[in-house]
Amino acid sequence: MAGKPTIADVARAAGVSKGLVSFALNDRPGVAADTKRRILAVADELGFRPSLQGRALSTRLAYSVGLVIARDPRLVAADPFYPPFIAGAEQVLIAAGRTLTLSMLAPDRDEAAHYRALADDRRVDGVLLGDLRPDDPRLPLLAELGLPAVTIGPSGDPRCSSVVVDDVAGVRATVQHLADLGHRRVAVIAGPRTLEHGARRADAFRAALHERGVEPLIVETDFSPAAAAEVADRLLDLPAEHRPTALVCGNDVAAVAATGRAMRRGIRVPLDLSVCGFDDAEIAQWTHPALTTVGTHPTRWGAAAAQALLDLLAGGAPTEVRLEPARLVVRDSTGPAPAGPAAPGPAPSGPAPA
Amino acid sequence: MAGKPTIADVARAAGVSKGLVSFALNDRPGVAADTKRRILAVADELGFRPSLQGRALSTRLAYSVGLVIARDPRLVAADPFYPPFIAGAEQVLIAAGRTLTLSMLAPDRDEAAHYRALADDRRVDGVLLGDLRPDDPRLPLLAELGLPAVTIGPSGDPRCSSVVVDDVAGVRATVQHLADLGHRRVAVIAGPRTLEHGARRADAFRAALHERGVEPLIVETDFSPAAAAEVADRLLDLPAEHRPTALVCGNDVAAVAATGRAMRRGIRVPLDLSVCGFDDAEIAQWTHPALTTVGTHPTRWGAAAAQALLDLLAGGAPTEVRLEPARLVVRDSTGPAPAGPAAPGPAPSGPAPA
DNA sequence: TAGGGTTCCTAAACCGGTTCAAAGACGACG
DNA sequence: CGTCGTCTTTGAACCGGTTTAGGAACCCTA
Repeated sequence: MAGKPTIADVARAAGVSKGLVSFALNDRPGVAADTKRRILAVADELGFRPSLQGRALSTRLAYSVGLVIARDPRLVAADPFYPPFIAGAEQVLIAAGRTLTLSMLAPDRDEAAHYRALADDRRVDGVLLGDLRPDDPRLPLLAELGLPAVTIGPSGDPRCSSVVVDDVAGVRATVQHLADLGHRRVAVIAGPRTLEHGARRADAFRAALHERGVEPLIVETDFSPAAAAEVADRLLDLPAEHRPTALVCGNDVAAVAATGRAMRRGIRVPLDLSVCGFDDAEIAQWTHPALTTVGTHPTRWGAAAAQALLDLLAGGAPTEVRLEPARLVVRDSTGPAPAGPAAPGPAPSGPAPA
Repeated sequence: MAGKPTIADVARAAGVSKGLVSFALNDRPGVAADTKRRILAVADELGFRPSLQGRALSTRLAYSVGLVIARDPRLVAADPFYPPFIAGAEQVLIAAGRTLTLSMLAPDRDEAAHYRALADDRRVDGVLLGDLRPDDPRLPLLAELGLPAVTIGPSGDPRCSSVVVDDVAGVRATVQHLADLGHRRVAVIAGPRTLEHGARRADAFRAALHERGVEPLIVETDFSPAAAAEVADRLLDLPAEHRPTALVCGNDVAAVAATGRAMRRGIRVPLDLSVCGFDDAEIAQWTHPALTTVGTHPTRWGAAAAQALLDLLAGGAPTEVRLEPARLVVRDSTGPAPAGPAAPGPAPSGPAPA
């Protein structure tokens, strides 16, 4: 017995057949109690660990789950969401003896072929689906391939579980916060509508702003800081009476970029312009001014998604797991709306400029 | 033949034995040319794809490689290095029919056990090793486990390949840049010496500063923005004649944090204080002021590391792959050293303050 | 035409588990 | 005492590849 002990070694040492050892190890009925005890003792003594590969071949299981991030790597790099998400998912998966198989798929690569290969090769038993799109074509594909899936965000598909955070709550809180500060021209530099959460948040902003009687000015971008900077420039070029007094960005890095453009023109944040981010990334608390943003818990999100997938793999029915709603974190990048040049209503209190 | 065709199906259809089909598909000698052609044709027609699991069982190969990130998830979240690194590695691996198995290991988790499990379960054929430490205990462990490894950064171990970027060049360029701007008190907010690149860069800074006659003031931190902020505060509390005129930070997020603390006290960057980052993360070009930093190419780094591992797996000898040296990217966060209160030498040119 | 070497191919073992049909042991019951 | 049912266990097939020992057919040479 040079290498690691196999199930046959255990069987021989315990004086029983391979099959019985397998039954005993897998807690299946029909094994006499003290036989089972003996087998387990022998297995333990020999330091037996079943071979994943042998088991995989007969069970047709991979004991691994996939995470497919379908986005340009450069955008992923600027997005602090995934690392903690992955950390959370990992923690749960490792405890369950599973590993995480990661795929970062540039958008120009053939998605369908990739999923198909993943399924055909039985590399994963299920997948965590990020960057969900409206009517995502991956959902029917995965169903066809027989791969259980958990979506990050609401899918509307009864075949897969999803883990959702009510970020509408965060959106409404943001709008309320800005409205309370007197802002009446608020621009939203939103993510692309081709992303489910991009569209959902944009709609939520539109509704919340409208509800407060603020004219919604929503610009769709690709979530990149470059796009945010460019849009910010364009908005700040507007004549003073049309220029927004607050900018709400789709993520924190975009907010940093927008703030940067404003400061470059001498526009002070938050004195002349308020800026909000989204995600509550680590960086948000360290910029100057520290960023007002909407926070979720990517780590918990990852853990919940992994758990939901494990439940699904164990034969559970698809569910929708709701995490705690996104929370507005007020920091220093938002302040009272500046008195506009022709702004109606009372002038700001305090001494007038000399 | 309900499911996918197996090698036995191909053998039957081609009228030969399983073994011969295996030989033909794997380009092994001893198969008559036209028999081989026929077998391949039949396999193609049937849409045969060998089962990974069957193959894995007999070859004892996983056709997957591991990436183990040994760091607190929160620190990984703030570090924009890994996502593009992973993207680069993935691209190469997928082309070679391998997948990436990711492990994010919180530092409190039992590392050795994790690697051992990875090896025992044959989940991976080799690993990419990040966050290298001096005399890293993982190197002998992996050697014992028989897992080929490629280190990110120099390992000094002849058993594994490594992919290195000469960031000393970037360090020297940074010091020269600051020295040219007249800085004589430069503080380095370095990463921990428990990380190989932390120690290496700190040493390089010490040497380069010393060489230029600048007193090296090197503070070791854990790379986190929080630590950078705290150290920055402490340094800026120093009496003016000891206060550094330039801060060099271990990464870009730390630099943003340090800049934030300075600005909070009304210290203008770069007028009163110059700040440098490291990594050239996406965010560096969008902050205000845009960050002077040292850039590498994480994507290429990832691709090179993956390729080096594939070479190792194919039986090649361990090598050290050198990528292009880190490059200083000068932006707006560095400027001429302010004239000190008791600074010797000529006063700055230009009109004196009114 | 026997002997020796190639070339091409087959059959079976092997990797390490799981699963299932069937057989053996045993006690209870009529 | 024979029969039936339950509990426990065995042996073999199976998952889908790779690998190896050996056999058949062929050519070349003496």
